[in-house]
Amino acid sequence: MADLNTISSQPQPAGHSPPPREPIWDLIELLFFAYRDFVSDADDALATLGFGRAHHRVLHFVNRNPGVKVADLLEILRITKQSLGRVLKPLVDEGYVVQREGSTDRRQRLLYITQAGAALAMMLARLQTDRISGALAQLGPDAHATARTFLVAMLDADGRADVLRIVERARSGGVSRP
Amino acid sequence: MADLNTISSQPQPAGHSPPPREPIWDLIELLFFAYRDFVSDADDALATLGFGRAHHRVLHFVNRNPGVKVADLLEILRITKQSLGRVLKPLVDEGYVVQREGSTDRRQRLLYITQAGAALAMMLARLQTDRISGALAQLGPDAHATARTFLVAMLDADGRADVLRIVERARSGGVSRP
DNA sequence: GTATTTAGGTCAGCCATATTGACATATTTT
DNA sequence: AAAATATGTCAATATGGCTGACCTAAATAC
Repeated sequence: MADLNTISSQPQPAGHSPPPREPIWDLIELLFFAYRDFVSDADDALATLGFGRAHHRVLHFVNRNPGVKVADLLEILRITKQSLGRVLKPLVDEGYVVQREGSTDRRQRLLYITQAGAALAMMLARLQTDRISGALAQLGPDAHATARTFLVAMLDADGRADVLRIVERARSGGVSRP
Repeated sequence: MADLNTISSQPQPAGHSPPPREPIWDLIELLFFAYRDFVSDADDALATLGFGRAHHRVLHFVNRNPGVKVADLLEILRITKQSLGRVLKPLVDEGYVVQREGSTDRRQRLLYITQAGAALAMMLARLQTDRISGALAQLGPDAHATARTFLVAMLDADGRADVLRIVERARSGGVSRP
């Protein structure tokens, strides 16, 4: 597998700002195909429950950020209140997410995952993790760090700090369970 | 950056089928955010022309596979004839793609990029390539090969050969120009 | 203590991109 | 001549976005 790789990026004449090189066609296409396959695992599992990709995203970030405010979720997902409402409602109605009044600010409807929601989110994360760890296994010893470095560098420079805060925050596990 | 990485995949007790490890939350989330930012470059550029992501995909694969058959494009993109028709028509009408009768099989409408189409496809590929090469620069010496290995390993095992054929085929540059 | 702002919800309508099923036409194959 | 193939198209539907408008309840400002 590793032998059909060094294709594009002909050696650049050193010391120049690189002249209009050839586009990196293979990675452009592979990003498309790989991402499509990556999300298809969860898509298929969710379809059997009548949910879609949008529900998955909400479920995921509520699971990773218990007690998240609606406004924060809108910012993370970069969607509108209306779009969130349409996918959040079924998740609440079917018992995957609950909303609780904020204790200091009672206008807020903080979002928490239920046990059923956590189980579903974990099942979907399993599918994605299996694929990712299979791919990491094809890389060297620092596979996880390398993949992370690459993906972080692919982010918009602007929003990079925000995204890293989200990815980090999710580790500490925001607020308590309801 | 490299020091907050080794989170998941605790050393497995050897000889077991791995017990339910923790999901790789950071890479799951980074794939979402990175892909969103990755496609946003082209999305924004296309929006000014009244095109969307679907048009981009058609434009890209016609550009990379001149003379491609409609049926092949449907297979590559995994969409239906109807969906293709809706995005292909504007591309033809506005002079980015042309259709020519197949020379051996006159039922076929082989798809070719025009000069304007090639220029647009190249401009979009530039945007994506700039982002990718910026990210590769954060990696070690075998950055391109490493990224490719990772992405190929992320593909469905089933379709992997097909995808690799597509990615390879695009290099040789299918048929002639119209 | 009223006025304004904020957090969230909701209604109505629109757009882009996908789907299915049915059918039509031209051409090739059997 | 009949059947299969390549492509196109009509109609209807689903999903997941969007905007604009408007509502309630609660917090904050004056």
